[in-house]
Amino acid sequence: MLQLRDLPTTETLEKFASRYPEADVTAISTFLHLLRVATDLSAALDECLSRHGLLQGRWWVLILLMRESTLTSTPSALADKVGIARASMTGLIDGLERDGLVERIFDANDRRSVAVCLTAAGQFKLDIVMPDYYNRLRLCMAGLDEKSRAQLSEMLALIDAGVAEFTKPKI
Amino acid sequence: MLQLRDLPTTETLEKFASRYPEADVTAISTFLHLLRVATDLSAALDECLSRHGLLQGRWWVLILLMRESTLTSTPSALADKVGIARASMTGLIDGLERDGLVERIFDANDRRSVAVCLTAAGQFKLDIVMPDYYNRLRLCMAGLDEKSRAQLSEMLALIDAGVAEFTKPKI
DNA sequence: TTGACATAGTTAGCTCCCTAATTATAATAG
DNA sequence: CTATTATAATTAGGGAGCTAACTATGTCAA
Repeated sequence: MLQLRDLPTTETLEKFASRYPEADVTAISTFLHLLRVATDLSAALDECLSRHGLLQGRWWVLILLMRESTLTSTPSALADKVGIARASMTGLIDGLERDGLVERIFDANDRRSVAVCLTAAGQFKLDIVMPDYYNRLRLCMAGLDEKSRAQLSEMLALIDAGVAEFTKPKI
Repeated sequence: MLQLRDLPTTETLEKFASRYPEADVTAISTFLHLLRVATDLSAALDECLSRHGLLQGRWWVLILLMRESTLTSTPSALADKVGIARASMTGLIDGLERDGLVERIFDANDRRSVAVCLTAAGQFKLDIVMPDYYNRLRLCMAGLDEKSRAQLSEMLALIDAGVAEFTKPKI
């Protein structure tokens, strides 16, 4: 997402602000900081998962299946929840099925539909990956107490509400 | 980065926490919230840039060049600053040069080296894009006052410091 | 009942990023 | 000097995601 390593210094920001009076310096620096930290977190997560032979997309699929009481879902529902195109989900499921972590089960009632089911091997994989992930995440977030976490979440919600402004057709 | 649309409910998180005692529920939900908001922001930024025929990678290159007093840099330095591989930078510069926004200038002293220079058209492009970007960003962040922004940045710094824990070889 | 439309999944071809290898040039050690 | 090593940029090939098009099946209204 934001790979930019070289965040602007205060001087740089002010130089830009003097050319572009629309600039809100603290808005920009907070925004970039947020994107940067999130990118670092995402990269760290990728690294953690790759030690277990997984990638984020495939891992989310396993987790979403485990959330279901039947351990089962459909490619379209999974694609919507993971937030990728249905076409991309086909590839993820292919890979997971090849590794024996999920199974495709064809629906007899609606023959267009396919059920994707977490296998025992898939559950076993999660039982190894999740504790590692949770341990690392706990340590990573140890710097923030409960109150800070709640505050952070509130601020994130405010920003997320503002994202609509970013996407408005025209200003 | 994190495309997951379907964040876990409290019940789901607790269900997972009961299977995996390592889980720190507020750490997880704050972490996912952060990734989610950042992803939304990044997507909004992409959409804003794409209205101007740009993408993040190409846009960052233009900005980095504008930061330089000479409006000039090298592919390697740009790659490091943008945070992508040098090979990928070649492609970005190809595209920008094709559109006339930057120029490659071959170095007479060190004939391995190439200078990348922002053209007048490139500066003109930025003069159109940046005000739009800054306006949108200002509105997007309007929900947070200066004090909140400073607090947010502090918390982000704490999390970023914790990222090292996420990446530790073994736990 | 049949013709138009909707839905589920897949395939094909694109983009952007990556790593590894290649080419050309410069710097340095013997 | 010359051979090795280092550096700069590029090319080649791969992965993961996208959109658009396609196949097969289901639904519904004239």
